[in-house]
Amino acid sequence: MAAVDLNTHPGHLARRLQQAHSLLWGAMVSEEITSPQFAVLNALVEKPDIDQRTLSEHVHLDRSTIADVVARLVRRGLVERVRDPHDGRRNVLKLSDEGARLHRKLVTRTTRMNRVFLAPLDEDEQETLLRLIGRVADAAEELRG
Amino acid sequence: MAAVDLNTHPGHLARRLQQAHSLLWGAMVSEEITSPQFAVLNALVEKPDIDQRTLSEHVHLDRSTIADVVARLVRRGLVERVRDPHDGRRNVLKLSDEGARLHRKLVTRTTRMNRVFLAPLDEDEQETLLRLIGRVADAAEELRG
DNA sequence: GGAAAATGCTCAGTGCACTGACTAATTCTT
DNA sequence: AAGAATTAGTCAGTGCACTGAGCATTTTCC
Repeated sequence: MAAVDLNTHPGHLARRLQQAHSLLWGAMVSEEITSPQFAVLNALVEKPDIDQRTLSEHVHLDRSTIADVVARLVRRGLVERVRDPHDGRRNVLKLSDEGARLHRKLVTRTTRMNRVFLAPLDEDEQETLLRLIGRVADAAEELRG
Repeated sequence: MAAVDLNTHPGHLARRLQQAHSLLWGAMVSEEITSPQFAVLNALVEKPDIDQRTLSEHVHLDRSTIADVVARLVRRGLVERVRDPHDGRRNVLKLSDEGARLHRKLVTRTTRMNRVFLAPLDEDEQETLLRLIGRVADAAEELRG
């Protein structure tokens, strides 16, 4: 029957937004490292020596997904992963020197990129957009843990 | 050095939003069909007999991605794909009866789901959120056609 | 009519993201 | 102290999404 207007569907718009973002990321920030990988580096700057589970809560990623992302960062020498001697279940994570250096470099670039990405909106609208997305995401994540 | 607050990063928020959405989709709409697959069905209701490239513009998905999604829908008997006799490069796509039936069923469910998803916001805020995301996504997609 | 350009699709490769099933280690209970 | 429950991580499987390379088929331009 009647088709629906996908532009009134937040899921569809969210996908488009994320996609557009990751394209711009590749162009303006880095082709070597992705936005989720940066999120992990950033979390480790804020909280060194955490395990994967804590990390996954922090960046809102699944524990399997975290394992993948961390594995890639380890492979590139940006993160070190060691078994916790006090609790043999945990992997303790920390940035390598190179990881810390890269993070520093990318912080300024991401700031610049965010400015470009949000340029079509004025200051108030930018603030509103971030706040509203945050509220919806928080509430939806609340629904299932 | 100083870590950044990821909640001021639209890309990170967009990913969270999309993720939260797809979780709710699985719970409230369907575990069999995904939101991108629904987008394709919906596009074919609106414009039957289009080729994959037109479809990809319509739902804002890459040509390779479209090929994957369509292949899954074909495998499930929801979409028919035939080589265009007038232009041997094109695949002409159309919904099967079952695809059309499923689309009808899902339209009502997606409407309900969107209501729940956006429930933390009032009417004005919902409208604002969709409008602002649309503007940012449009502009970013504009940058790289 | 034939070479060159453009178009539509496919395929391989990489990365994100989930679920569900499994293993291993720790903690809790009795 | 032994068995049960919880917790952390891994692994296989599926799906979305891109890039870049390649193939076949038009279309365009001489």
